[in-house]
Amino acid sequence: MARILMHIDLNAFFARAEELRHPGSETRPLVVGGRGPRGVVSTASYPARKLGIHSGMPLFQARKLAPDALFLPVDFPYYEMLSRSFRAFLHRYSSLVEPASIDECYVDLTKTLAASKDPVPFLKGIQKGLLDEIGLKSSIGLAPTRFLAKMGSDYKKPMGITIVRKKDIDSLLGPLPIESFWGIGKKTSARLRELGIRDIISLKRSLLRGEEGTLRTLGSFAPTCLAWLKGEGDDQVHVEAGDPKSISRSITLDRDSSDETIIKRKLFEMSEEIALALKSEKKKGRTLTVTLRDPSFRTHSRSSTYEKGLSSARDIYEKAASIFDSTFAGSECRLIGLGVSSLFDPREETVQMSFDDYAEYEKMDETKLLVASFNRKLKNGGKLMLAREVGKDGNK
DNA sequence: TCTGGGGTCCTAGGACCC
DNA sequence: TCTGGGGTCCTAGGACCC
Repeated sequence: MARILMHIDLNAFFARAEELRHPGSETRPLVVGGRGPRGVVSTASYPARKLGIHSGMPLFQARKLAPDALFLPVDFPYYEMLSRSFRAFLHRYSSLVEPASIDECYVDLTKTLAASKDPVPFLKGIQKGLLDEIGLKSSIGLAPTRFLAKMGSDYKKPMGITIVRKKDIDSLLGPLPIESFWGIGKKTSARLRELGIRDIISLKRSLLRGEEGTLRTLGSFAPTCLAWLKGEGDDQVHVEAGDPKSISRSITLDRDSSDETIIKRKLFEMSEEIALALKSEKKKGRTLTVTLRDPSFRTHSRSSTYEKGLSSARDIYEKAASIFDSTFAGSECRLIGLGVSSLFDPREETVQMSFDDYAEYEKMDETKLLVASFNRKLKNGGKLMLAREVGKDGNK
C-alpha cells in the first residue's frame, strides 16, 4: 500500500529563531552569519532576501546590500533547543519522525491520514500549532515518497502546503527549473542546461528516451532520478539515527598563513574536539585525513589508515602533525581541516586470531569456517554467529 | 575583503590477492 | 611470451545538501 509521507521544513529557521528573541525585528532585514572577516551568511530573513541576500554570500557583501539590517552571529545551542521542541511537537502526530537536519523532518502519516479525503485542514493544524506554540514558520509537502514530499515542502514557502500525488507529478514539478531537483546542484544542472534540459519535465522525457548525454551526465544517479519522477523510490521513514560515518573539524583562518605554530595549534584544538566527539559516540576511527585549502581556494587532502584505530587527542594530533609535515609543510594555508572516518565500535571489534584460536579454527567444520570468514570481512561491524552459539554467549 | 562548517555519497586509479 | 579477470581496500578529489 502506498505510504503517506510528510516533509516539513522550518522556513528561514535561524533567522526566525533570532526574530523570536529580538522583538520588533520581524519587519526589518535580519541576517544570521559567521564570525570574522571571512564570514558568510548562514540564513537571511525574508525581508533580507528581498534585498538580494542569500545563504553563502560573504558577509561584507550582505552589509553593502543592507547596511541597516540586523546582523547576528550563529547560536547553535539555541537553535538546537528550538529544534528539539519542533521534533517533540511532531511526535504528537506520529511516532515515525525522522530528523533530516536541524530544521526538517520526515514524518510517516500513513496511519493518520489513510482514511482522509482532504488532509489540508490536518496539515494546517500542524502549521498553526508550531507557529502558536513555538513561534516557528514551516512549509509542508505530502506525498507517497521521500523525494516527492521534499520537493513538495520546497514548492511554496513560507507557510506553504503542497500535496504531490503520483498523477500530478508532471503538472506540478514538471515546469520547475532543473536546479530545483533535489540532488542536482550547480555543476550538474549547468551540464544538463548545455544539453537543452532546463526544467524537470524535459529531464524526465530525456531519461525516458534514454538519451546518451543525460545518462552520462547523471551516471549512477540516472535510474534513481527516473524512478523518483515516476513516483517510485524510497518511502521509508527511519526513526533511529544512524551511526555517524565520519567526524571532522575545519577552520578558515582570518588571513592566509604558512606559520607552522598557528596551523599546528589549530590541528591540536581540532584533535581535542574530534577525540571528544569520538568518545561521546563510543567510536574509534581508522582513517585520518588532513585537509588544506590554499589561497586560490583549491582543496588538498592527505589521509592515512591505521589498522588499530585512533581515539585519543594525543594520537590524533601526532598522526595529523606527521601527515601535515610530510605533505603540507610550508604551504600557504587558507583553511585547515582534520577528520576521522572508517569509524568502528571497539567493543564490537573481532580480536586478532591467536595461535590457540588458530588451532581451534583448524578443527572447525565447514559452516563454522564460513562464519569465520564472514567475521573477518566484517572488519568494523560486529560479529556473525551460528544460531546455536547465540544462547551460549548470553546476548545478541 | 570574494567564497563557512559539518556531513554523505560517488568515482577512478592503483595495490594486492586469488 | 606484445596485455586475464574479478573483488576488495585505500586514496584523492568532487558534487551535493543544510
